[in-house]
Amino acid sequence: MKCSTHLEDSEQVDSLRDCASRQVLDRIGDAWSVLIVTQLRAGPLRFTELARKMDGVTPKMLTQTLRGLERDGLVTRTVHAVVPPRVDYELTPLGRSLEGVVDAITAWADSHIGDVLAARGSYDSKASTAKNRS
Amino acid sequence: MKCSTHLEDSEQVDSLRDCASRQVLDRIGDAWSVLIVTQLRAGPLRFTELARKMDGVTPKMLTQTLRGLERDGLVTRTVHAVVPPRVDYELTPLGRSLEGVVDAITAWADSHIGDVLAARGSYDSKASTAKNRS
DNA sequence: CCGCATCCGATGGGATACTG
DNA sequence: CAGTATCCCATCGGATGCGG
Repeated sequence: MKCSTHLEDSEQVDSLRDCASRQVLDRIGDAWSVLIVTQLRAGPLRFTELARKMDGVTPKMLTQTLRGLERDGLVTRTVHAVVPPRVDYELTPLGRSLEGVVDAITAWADSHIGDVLAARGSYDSKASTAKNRS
Repeated sequence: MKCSTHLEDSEQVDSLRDCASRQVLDRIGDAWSVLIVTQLRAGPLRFTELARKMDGVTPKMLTQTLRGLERDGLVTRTVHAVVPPRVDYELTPLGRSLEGVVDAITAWADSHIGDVLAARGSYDSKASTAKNRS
């Protein structure tokens, strides 16, 4: 899964597909990207507004994640030359195109998280009884 | 974003939704889960078959990821009492229900990875020229 | 207000070697 | 074959303090 930048071998298309998925997951798979995209769907927000809406995020991570999203063309960063400084973050069209993916994840999560939690509990209880047996 | 196991306050439903998304992303957001699910769509595979199909994965990570997927009820692990040992991994119905999400991610990745890469390149070149200017 | 710089502990994950 | 155990390093991310 080397993720070369260019492949002419058509047999490796499957690997390339996986590779693209991997890159996307590297972007949205982290803790905050999806949350930020979700928050920005309603419209642009400034730094502190985002921070307040996402309880638990540190300024460092917020900055870091926003820079990543900006670098990948998913959000724009607009600095207003006023005092006090004001910086707005907004979804780009590309970022907005991610909404379908976010919705798919959210929808699956909402409808199946119960099953996952149940399976997890069952698995853990079996594991603990097995351990007590030893 | 405390992810309490139970919420009666309807105003926190949004947080719960985010929370469910987070938990799902914690599961499929890692490097290998999506790859494994993709490989298992065609049918059950044994450990070494999976390892061979996913170039670069270490036994440790493969085991770890498979255990996580099994714990969450997404795959089954079947041990055949034969020599040499044979263990088959297979998607559960719950795991198969993830295919829609995987497809959404893959589809978005395939159609937009070019844009992301272009944005990234543009961002990086601007950053480097800005640095050279100083 | 919006960050960036630095330090530092926790964690993740690769390489390697070994077992039932 | 199908893992487990150990070491070790890179990265992540929190805390703090400073700058524009």
